[in-house]
Amino acid sequence: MPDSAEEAILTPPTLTPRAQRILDVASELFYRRGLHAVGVDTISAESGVTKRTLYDRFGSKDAVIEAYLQQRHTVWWARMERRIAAQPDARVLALWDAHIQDAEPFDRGCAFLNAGGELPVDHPALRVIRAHKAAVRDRFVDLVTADHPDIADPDRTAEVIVLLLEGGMAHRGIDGDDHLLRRGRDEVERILSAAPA
Amino acid sequence: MPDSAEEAILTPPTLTPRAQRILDVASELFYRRGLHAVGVDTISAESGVTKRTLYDRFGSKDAVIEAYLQQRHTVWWARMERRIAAQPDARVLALWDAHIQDAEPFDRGCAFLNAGGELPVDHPALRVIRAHKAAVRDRFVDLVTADHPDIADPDRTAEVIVLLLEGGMAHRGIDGDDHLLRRGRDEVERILSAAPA
DNA sequence: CGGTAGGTATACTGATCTGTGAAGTCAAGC
DNA sequence: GCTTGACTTCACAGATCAGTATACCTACCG
Repeated sequence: MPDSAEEAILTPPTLTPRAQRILDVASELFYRRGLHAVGVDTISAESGVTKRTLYDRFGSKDAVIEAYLQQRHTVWWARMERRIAAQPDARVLALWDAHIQDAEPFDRGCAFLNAGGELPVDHPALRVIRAHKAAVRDRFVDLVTADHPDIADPDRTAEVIVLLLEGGMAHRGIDGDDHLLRRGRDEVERILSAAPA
Repeated sequence: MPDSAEEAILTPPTLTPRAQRILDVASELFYRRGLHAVGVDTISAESGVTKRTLYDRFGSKDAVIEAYLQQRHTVWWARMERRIAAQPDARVLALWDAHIQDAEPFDRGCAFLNAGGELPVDHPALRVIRAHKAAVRDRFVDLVTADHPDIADPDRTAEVIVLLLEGGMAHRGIDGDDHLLRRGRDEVERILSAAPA
C-alpha cells in the first residue's frame, strides 16, 4: 500500500460525469495509440463531450494525461489487491498475474512505461509513473517478506522479481508474445521455492 | 549475429553526407524527446539541411524513423561485439554492460522500447525493433551456450537475463536510477556462477 | 560540353495541434 | 426566483504538422 505522500500523487481528482467519460475514452486511446498520437479533438469527438468541457474540467491535455495515469493506477491497484486477497497461499504470484491480465485487452505492454518513454523529463505525470512503480516494488517487498521468511534478502528478491516483470511486460508490448512473460513467471516460482541463497 | 533475413531488416540504407547529418541529428532528437514530439522542420533546422533534401533522400518521416532504429542497432551492435571481444573471460557480462553504456548519454532508457510504445502496430519500423530484440536474445543464447557449458538450459537462462536487462533499462529510463540495473547485473553474475539447476 | 546527382532557398498546401472567447441551455439548491 | 455549476455550440486564434513545387546552384564525370 502506498504511503500518504505517494497516495496524493497517485489519487485521481474527483470528476463530474462528463469529465469521467472524457477520461475513460482518453485512457483507451492513450494506451492504444500513444499520448502524442491522440489529440484533444479526437478525445472530444470519441467521447461525445465538448472540447470546451474538457478544458473547463482538466485545464490542459497534460492534466488529462496525468489523470489518465492516476486513474489507471487506482483502478488497477484495487483489482490487484482483490486478486492477492483471493489467493492467500500464492500472493506474490497473484501480484505478478495482476500485471499480466491488466495489460491484456490491448496488448500494448505497460501503460506507465510507454507513457514514460514519450513524456518530457519535467512532465508532472512522470511523478505518477515513478510513484506507481515504487508502490508496486514496495508491495512485492511486503509480500516476499511476509510470505517467504526463509528468503534472506527480501528486498533483493523483490527487485529481481520486478525486473523480470518489467522486462516481460515491455517485451510483450513489442511483439505481443507471452513467451518471455511466462518464462519470467517460471523463474519467480523457482526463486520463491528455492532455499535461501 | 543476426541471420540474413534479420540483417536485411536491420541494415540502414547507404546515405549521402547530408542525409547522414540528418539521420544523426534526428537520432539524438528522437531518442531524447520521442518520435512524435520531433517534427521534420525541427530536424531540418537543427541539422542545417533543407527539408527538401530530407524528403529527396528518405521519402517520408516514417522512413527516417526506420533508418534511425536501423542505424542505432548497427552502431550499437559493432560496439557491443568489440566489447565482447575485449573481455573473452566474461562475455555475457560484456553484452550486458554494452546495453547500459549505450543508453548513457541521455538516460532515456531503451530507444527500441520507447519507439515501440509510440508506434502504431503496423508501422514498418516495428520489424526493426523486433529483429533487434531477437538478435540480442540470440546472442545471449550463443554466449551462455559457449561459455557456460555447465548450465543445463541455456535458452532459459539467456531469456531470464534478457528479462532482467530489459526491465532494468526500462526502469532507468523512468527514474534515471541505476540501482535496479546494478541489481540485475548482480543477479546475472549469481546465475552464471551457480551450478546447474 | 553536357548531363546528372546532391544540394540550396523559399514559399506554399491543407490538415491538425492545443487552447480560448462569447453566448446560451438546463437542472438543482438556497 | 435567482444563483450556481455543468455543459453545449461554434467560431477562432496561432502554431505546428507532414509533405510538395519551383527554381537555382555546383561539382563531378564521360
